[in-house]
Amino acid sequence: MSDVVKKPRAKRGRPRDLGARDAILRAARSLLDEGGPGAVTMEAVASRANVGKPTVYRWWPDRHAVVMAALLGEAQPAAMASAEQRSALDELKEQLLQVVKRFATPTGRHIASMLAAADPGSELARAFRGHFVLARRDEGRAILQRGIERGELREDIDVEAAVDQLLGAVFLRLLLGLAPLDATFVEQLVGNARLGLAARR
Amino acid sequence: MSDVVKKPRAKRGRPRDLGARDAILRAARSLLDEGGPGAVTMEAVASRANVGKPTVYRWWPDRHAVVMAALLGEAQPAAMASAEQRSALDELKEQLLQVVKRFATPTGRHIASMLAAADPGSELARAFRGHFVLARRDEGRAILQRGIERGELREDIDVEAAVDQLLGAVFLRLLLGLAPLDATFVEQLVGNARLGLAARR
Amino acid sequence: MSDVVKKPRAKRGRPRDLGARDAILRAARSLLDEGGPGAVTMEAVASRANVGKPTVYRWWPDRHAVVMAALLGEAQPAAMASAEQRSALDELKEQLLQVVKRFATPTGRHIASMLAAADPGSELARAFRGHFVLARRDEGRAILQRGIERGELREDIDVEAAVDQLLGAVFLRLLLGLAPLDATFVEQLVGNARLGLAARR
Amino acid sequence: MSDVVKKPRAKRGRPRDLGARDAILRAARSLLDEGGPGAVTMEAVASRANVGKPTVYRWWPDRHAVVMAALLGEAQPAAMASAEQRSALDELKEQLLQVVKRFATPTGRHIASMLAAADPGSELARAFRGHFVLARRDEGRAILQRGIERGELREDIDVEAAVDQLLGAVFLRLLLGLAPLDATFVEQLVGNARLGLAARR
DNA sequence: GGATAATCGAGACGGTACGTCGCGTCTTCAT
DNA sequence: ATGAAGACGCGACGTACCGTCTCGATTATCC
Repeated sequence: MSDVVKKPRAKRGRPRDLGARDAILRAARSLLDEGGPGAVTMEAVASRANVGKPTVYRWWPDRHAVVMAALLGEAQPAAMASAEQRSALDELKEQLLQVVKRFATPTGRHIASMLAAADPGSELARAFRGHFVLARRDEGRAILQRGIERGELREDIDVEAAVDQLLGAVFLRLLLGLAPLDATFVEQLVGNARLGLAARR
Repeated sequence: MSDVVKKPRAKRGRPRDLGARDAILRAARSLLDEGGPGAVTMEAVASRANVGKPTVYRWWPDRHAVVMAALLGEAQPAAMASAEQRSALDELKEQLLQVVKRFATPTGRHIASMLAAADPGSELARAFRGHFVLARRDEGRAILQRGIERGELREDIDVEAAVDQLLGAVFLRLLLGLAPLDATFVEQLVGNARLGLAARR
Repeated sequence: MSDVVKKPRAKRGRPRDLGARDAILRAARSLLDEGGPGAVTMEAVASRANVGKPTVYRWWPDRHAVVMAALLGEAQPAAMASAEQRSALDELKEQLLQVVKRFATPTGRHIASMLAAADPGSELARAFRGHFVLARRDEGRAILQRGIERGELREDIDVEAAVDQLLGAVFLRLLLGLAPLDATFVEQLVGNARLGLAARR
Repeated sequence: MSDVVKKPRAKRGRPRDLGARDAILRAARSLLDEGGPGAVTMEAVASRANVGKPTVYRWWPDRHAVVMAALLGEAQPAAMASAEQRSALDELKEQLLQVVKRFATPTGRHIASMLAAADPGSELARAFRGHFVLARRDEGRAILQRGIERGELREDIDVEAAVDQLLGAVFLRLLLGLAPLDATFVEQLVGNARLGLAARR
């Protein structure tokens, strides 16, 4: 979303047209909706945005980046009702529901595709992962941390791994595309996580 | 008599050459190793396999399918030491280690890419998922089931979700490509899963 | 057997199926009519004739030859009313009319195409030329010869060239495909040829 | 003002590269010389011209058209010594010699092949015929016309047919590829044409 | 009459070229 | 200097036929 648009100097010549940037993203988004990531070709984007191909390349380095940028733009901040007086596990449930709602859509699958397809080292891929996954991980980590501090959760849980277990389950089902991805599933996840698998003596 | 017994093999014409099929897969595999899925072009495959392009298309409908088939062929059954006298959680650890070992490689990432990129409805995609993920899920489910029967694990855990939580965490890190994916991680996962997150009163 | 004098072709094995040969030619002919020489592909011919491709190659060495053979088969001997009591020039007219009638058709153009496209040295090309052009030339030469002998025509005309002038004009118009190719044209040709171009003193 | 003025040249975008066009034609020409029309494949042309295949298709619609264009480019105007004080028949001889010289070469046969093979209705085929045959016909017609006006030739000859008789004979021998195609032949043609076939009383 | 052998329909094979599509770059003219 | 337009070199796509080969199943003639 917030790209690094450096504007330190008064530029000479015609300034870049931010309207073109928007038109490109809108075009890419509509193509995404209509035909998935494969339909977002540079030529289709440029044509639909009434923009020259070099203009697209002026903003993003390649096809991949445009798709990612289009998907990034679709991200709503997810609100996070943030009633922090609730229990940590309720907050987790709330967060996972948001995630599930966000990803149980065609767009969600596209995001997963891009996550899997992107060169893991690239700048935009980093931003993409950060936006869609790491941010969620950070939220989850914060929730767990608070739970530990409030004594609701065990002190010696591995927070990183715990978050991955919850988010990972959602992404796995998203990738597989067959098992249900809904509120019930969230309940099961949190239920399992809360009590653990081991029998009590 | 019933003359419609089942005659899938009309068996006319020159039989398909399994040698060509193998050569194609070998070529695709070597290209995969050298340059990733993007390097597996039909022309490169055909040329390296000393095979005509139409022959490749006779066996698989498109580029994607060839890559999947090549990856499918690389799957070793992983042995699964199957000392079933051990505890369910030890078995889980063992299984996850196998999975981690299998996927914490370039090939592993390629598999994840294909999982994410494939049309979820296609035949080969189904086989692909079945081979690489569903099979693991079934193994995990079986382990948990045995644990429950032996009284090691709680009776009311949601087995499906539990397996997804373990495998999902691994796949998530694989997709993200940054957090470590190793034996320590497996320990953390199983540790979290065993005791649960909730504090004991 | 009593009539076994010498059987140089002691045929063993299954004899060639003349029915297949006919079916192939019929198929090639119908394809020719429907789509021109370009439509006569080996696969289409074999399929339409219910014949294996190797069977086609057993009779003709390549695609070209099949087309030629199909066209050869369409040649009717043209009857040549052969009322030889008429004047040489009338006979010429008659012959040219036959030629025009024969070639002023799609098939006629196909024949011209093959004449132009064929490797001039090949066996079948020779037969093809012989059949469609040289035979006409021989007829024309015979007519002129008779005319000379009967005193109707000048003695010192170059017979070969004269025939080529008449037939060539027809083929030229056939190739060009625009100037009319009909009885009037034949009249003009013979008229020009009869009197010559030079003015009489 | 009338805004529908006629704007065939919108003149936007990068202009077509005439250098590429030339390189393509040069490549096609060299391939023609080396291997005949069959060797002029789009891929060979593009590769030899250091040009992308789509660029070739931007200029010509298919393989056929490229071959024709290459042949068209080879046509030298033939000078036509234009000593118009000579007799019409001498001029005819001169012209036919030029034609013979032009076509009694491998390139000449290629031209004939293309003439015979081309779709007679297509734009390029029209140009091709115009260039190689109709232009010659027009020249011949002009010569005959002058001859008539000067009283050298009969007034009532059919000029069109007469020209076709001369040119047609040349093309016929070219197609047949066996009878000689040389100055002697030209002499015979003009000789026959001059005096006519009919005996003088 | 049983072996032998050439031919049959069928169709896969290694190839070559087709004509198309998309990539990312370059070049022009107009703002 | 940007912007749109669009041609460019490149390379892969998936298809169509080429002419050859390999099957199992027929049909003859020869032993």
